[in-house]
Amino acid sequence: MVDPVRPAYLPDPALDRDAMEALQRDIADAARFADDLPFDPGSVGIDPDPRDPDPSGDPPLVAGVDQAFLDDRVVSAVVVRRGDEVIERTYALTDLSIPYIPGLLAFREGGPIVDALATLESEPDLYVLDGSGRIHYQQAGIAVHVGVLFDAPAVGVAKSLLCGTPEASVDGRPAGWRTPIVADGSVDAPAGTAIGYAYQSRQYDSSPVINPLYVSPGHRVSSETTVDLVAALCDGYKLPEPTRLADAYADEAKAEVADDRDG
DNA sequence: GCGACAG
DNA sequence: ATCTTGTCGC
Repeated sequence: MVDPVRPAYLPDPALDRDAMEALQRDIADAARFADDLPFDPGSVGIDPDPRDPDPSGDPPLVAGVDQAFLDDRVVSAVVVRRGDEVIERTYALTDLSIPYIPGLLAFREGGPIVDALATLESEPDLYVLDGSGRIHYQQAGIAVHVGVLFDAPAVGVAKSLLCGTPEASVDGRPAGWRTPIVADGSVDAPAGTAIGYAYQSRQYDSSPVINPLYVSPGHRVSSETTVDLVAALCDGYKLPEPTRLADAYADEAKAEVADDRDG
């Protein structure tokens, strides 16, 4: 039901590195890093948005996407929620064709994600991907790639920083704290461009110190709204709920696949 | 040449 | 990502 709108951008793992990076530049050109959402950003969270105390209509459908690996195959899982209610879960089992290469993650995991989304019955209003979006050398991380491929709003949530520079030091910050990630020489964008945010979603009073999340736009959303969305989707844990649910479901599916392989 | 590098 | 025991704290 959910099919690529721009099949020319399907991540073909058979391309050579130069062709992959060329495709990423095209995808970055097609990406929109400005708000163009079919819903009120304040309506995704658990808590009602103070600016919109009486939201009309149903909350948007938010899809979390994550992978779990077994040998040379991957389980790509999707969990779709409306508000805090899970309305659909699905996954695909796909053969892996290339190894993980920093900067080219979408060519390893993109195909499996497309496979999983093809089995979806609902049509999510927002995709939350594991990994970078605009925080990427060609501004085309996996969240950008998937967002543009489906022409759907998407954000990337990474646990570590691929490239770019935090505007302020991220060490030991309190929960809720954020600072822009700005383009540096390694990023194909004017130096100083805000390509995402470091966001401290959770912190203890003492040790152990928790690292921030690195969030960035995928498609049809700005850096600022991306942090607001991720902040609203977090519920007491470091990772946003869509990611946690997709992660758990991927593990669950992986376990099922693993034991009907044995006995 | 050296260092850095999402999952 | 994945492989894993123990440990701290609410």
